Amino acid sequence: MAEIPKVYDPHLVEKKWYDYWLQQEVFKAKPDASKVPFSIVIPPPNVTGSLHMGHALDNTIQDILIRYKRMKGFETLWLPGTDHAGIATQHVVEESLAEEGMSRHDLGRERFVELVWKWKEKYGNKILLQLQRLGASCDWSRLRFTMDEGCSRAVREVFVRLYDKGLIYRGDYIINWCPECGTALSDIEVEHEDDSGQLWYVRYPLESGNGEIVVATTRPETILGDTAVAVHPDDARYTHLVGSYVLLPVLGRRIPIISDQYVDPEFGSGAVKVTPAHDSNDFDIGKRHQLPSIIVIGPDGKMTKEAGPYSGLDRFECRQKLVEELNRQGYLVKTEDHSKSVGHCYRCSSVIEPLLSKQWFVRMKPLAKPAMEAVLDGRIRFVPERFSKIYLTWLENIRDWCISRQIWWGHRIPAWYCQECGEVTVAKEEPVACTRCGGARLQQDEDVLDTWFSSALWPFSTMGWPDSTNDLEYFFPTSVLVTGYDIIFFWVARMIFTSIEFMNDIPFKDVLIHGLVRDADGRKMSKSLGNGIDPLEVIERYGADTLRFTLITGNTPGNDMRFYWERVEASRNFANKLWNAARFVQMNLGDFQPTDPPIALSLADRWILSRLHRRIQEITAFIEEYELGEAARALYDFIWDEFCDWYIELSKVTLYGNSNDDMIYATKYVLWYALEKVLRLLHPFMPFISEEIWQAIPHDGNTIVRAPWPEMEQRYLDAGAEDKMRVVMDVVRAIRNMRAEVEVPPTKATRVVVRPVSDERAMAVTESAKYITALGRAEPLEIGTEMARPKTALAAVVPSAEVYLPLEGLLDLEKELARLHKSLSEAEADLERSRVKLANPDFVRRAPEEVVEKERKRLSENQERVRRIQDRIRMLND
RNA sequence: GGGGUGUUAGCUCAGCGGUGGAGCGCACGGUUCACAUCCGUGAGGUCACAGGUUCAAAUCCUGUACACCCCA
Repeated sequence: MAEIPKVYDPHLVEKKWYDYWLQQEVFKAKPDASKVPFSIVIPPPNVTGSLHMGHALDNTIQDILIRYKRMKGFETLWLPGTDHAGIATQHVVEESLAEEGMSRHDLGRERFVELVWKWKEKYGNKILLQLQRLGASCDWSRLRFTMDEGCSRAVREVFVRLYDKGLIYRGDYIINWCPECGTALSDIEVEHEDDSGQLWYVRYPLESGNGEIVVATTRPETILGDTAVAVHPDDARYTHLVGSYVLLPVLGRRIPIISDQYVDPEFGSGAVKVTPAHDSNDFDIGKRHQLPSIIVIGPDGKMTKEAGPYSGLDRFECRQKLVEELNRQGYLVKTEDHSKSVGHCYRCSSVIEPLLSKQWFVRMKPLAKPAMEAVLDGRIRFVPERFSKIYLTWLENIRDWCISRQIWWGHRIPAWYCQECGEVTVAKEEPVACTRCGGARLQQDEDVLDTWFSSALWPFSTMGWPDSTNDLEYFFPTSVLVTGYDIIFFWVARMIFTSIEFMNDIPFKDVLIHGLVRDADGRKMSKSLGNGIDPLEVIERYGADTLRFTLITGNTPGNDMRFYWERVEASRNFANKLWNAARFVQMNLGDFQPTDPPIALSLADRWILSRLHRRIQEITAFIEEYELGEAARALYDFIWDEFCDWYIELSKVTLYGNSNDDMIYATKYVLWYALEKVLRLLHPFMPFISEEIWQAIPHDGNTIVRAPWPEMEQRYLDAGAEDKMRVVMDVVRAIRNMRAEVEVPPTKATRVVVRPVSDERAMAVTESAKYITALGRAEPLEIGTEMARPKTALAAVVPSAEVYLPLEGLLDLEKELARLHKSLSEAEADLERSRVKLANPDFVRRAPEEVVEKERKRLSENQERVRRIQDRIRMLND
């Protein structure tokens, strides 16, 4: 037999098995009417990105679910792909251009887009290869990209249909403008942050010359674009002024004082300036009062011609200059510190400029309603449930979605403007002539669509929609969507409404939400902080299985988790533990083949089989509930505590003792049986090591990937064996405890006396004597209900027996009495608790029968325990 | 301002109605052929606080404090 290394080395096995799986095409999905489909579409990572911890977590969860269901016999599809990530990708390519001193404008649109495509071809599969390193069992033959032909066709189809239905429109609105990125952003692409700023009180003189009105503003530079001053209709301080005019400081423009419900009389001076072109609330006020809009800040963040003397200045510079000027001319009343929520670009963190501009929007209200109903009536379920509330609240307050972006990389808006008559033609294919005047001079809209517009179609565009395909027929709707809570609004909600609108069905049944992976200090991992941990580094150093296990354990759905190298080591140790357990099994199996079931099973055999089958049930239930962390913990406990620490040790008694062939066969069989089952249970979590070991022991089939998921079998459950083993374990632990107490070396055999509490227990202990002897190094081991209690001995009282460890030297009487008193008071406390409970008639009357019964049993056990400890103390005191 | 989450052993977190758990850390003892990436033993918690519901509350409800997150 080849030498098996003592330390598991993932490097030697991971690539080997991944290649094997690809070659065997075990991840490939084939619609099969005789099977139940189970499908997941991957949240497409940015095509130019690389795998970060969030991806690692997200995809590990998906892979566990997919591998589990595959073993369960479902026809599984995990559909992979990437996202073109408009702004992000364009940024990356622009940066590389900048290194050569060029901008995209030097290349022109066409050549720039070509360049991005080349970039995508060159670097775009990096993240896919990284997913493979993680072990992701995606069906790579179905790989998609949001800008590929099919997805692009779906995008145009959706755009045109929504437009024809009046659900997409083009209009002048205040949008979020990032001067740095030079594009509009949707509301959710803006991150609000409390910035400390100031509140300036500025005097606006009345046109009449009789007085003034003071307005408070946080953005004095927008004074230049003011077209009114507004007060609350019920504000007695100002009612007499409504309808009169003021002169704008510095510029001297004449603007009206109006009244509007929106104004908060409590804030500032109770009078606000109205700048319809640069504030969304002001825009609404402007609409209500037919005010003109004056754009004073341009798309480049600089002041426009309208800003008069400030034209050309940067917006922040202008603020400073204007405040100085206001102060100089005596318009500035006072300044207060004031912190205010300021929007920042989610990409580049620049301060967002609310800007009036012409953009494309999706009308959300009619789409949101059915999307909410799908969650309200339970067709779509969020896990954990609390996220459905977040989702619903957002949709309730939804505003129209700005979908146009002033960048070049993305799906170009399928709208053409007639150069003759100005008519807009929206069409799937480029029109040859204007639909109204027949003119041939058509110009396509320069803008592209928000990246999330195409991601919103992902669950069906990737399966071939708008064609009706076998995949759509079979795999749609998908079974579950796995994603972080940070993109519920960006992505999840949008997939739901597009799917309902175009597929007339939900896109997925369950939405499994996970949290963020943070650094050891609980901070978000980010490029700018430089605190990110590269999952590939973890895979290099410890293996993919270890990374996966680390990300899954100690984590509960929807909650954030911190990443610790110590936890990685713990997972690595676990893999190594399993590896060595497998080594033990293999070394002892020799050329064993599990041809026939064993004739007679030992107590240890029956015990581990019973435990295993209980664990199968437990683990399966946890996975079904998406409690993957709990499932992993149950596996860990079973493998480490029950299988390794107890069963393997017990098996040595049979294997290395003088046992007959049937007993040895049975033990080998059970070692193999339990290990083989456990590998299958572990496979979704740790696919590589489970395959590596599985292939090395007797097994059915050519890969564990397609091995059936273990089923709990009632006939293996054996409460009697578990009960008897509990006695063995109690006695062994008592012996070990006492040995440690007096520092008897673990190697040294020592005499032990066991006095079971009943003849029945005595039989059980006698049956198991060889186990107790071996695990407790108890030699000689004397067992009997009427055994003389040795005087110079340590004593322990466990529920079913008294255990004595006679000492050769003198007993430290004081120490021993102290020890006994301690265990006595513990036992007495337990006894008291039971007594109080049972003395309560309400408890006996109202608690379930089995709970009361359990308490009675506990009471009598503890009574016995207390009595025996007291006896022992009396004996030592004599 | 609205919504949410968290507060459990020194640290990080599970548990979420029936006698408080894990990993790491700590202390003590260990070269018996699966594993020192290990084995054995142990110390260490009025489960944030105050009320309530219940026979029974870390666990359910209400409030308070502190921390964090999302939205406006």
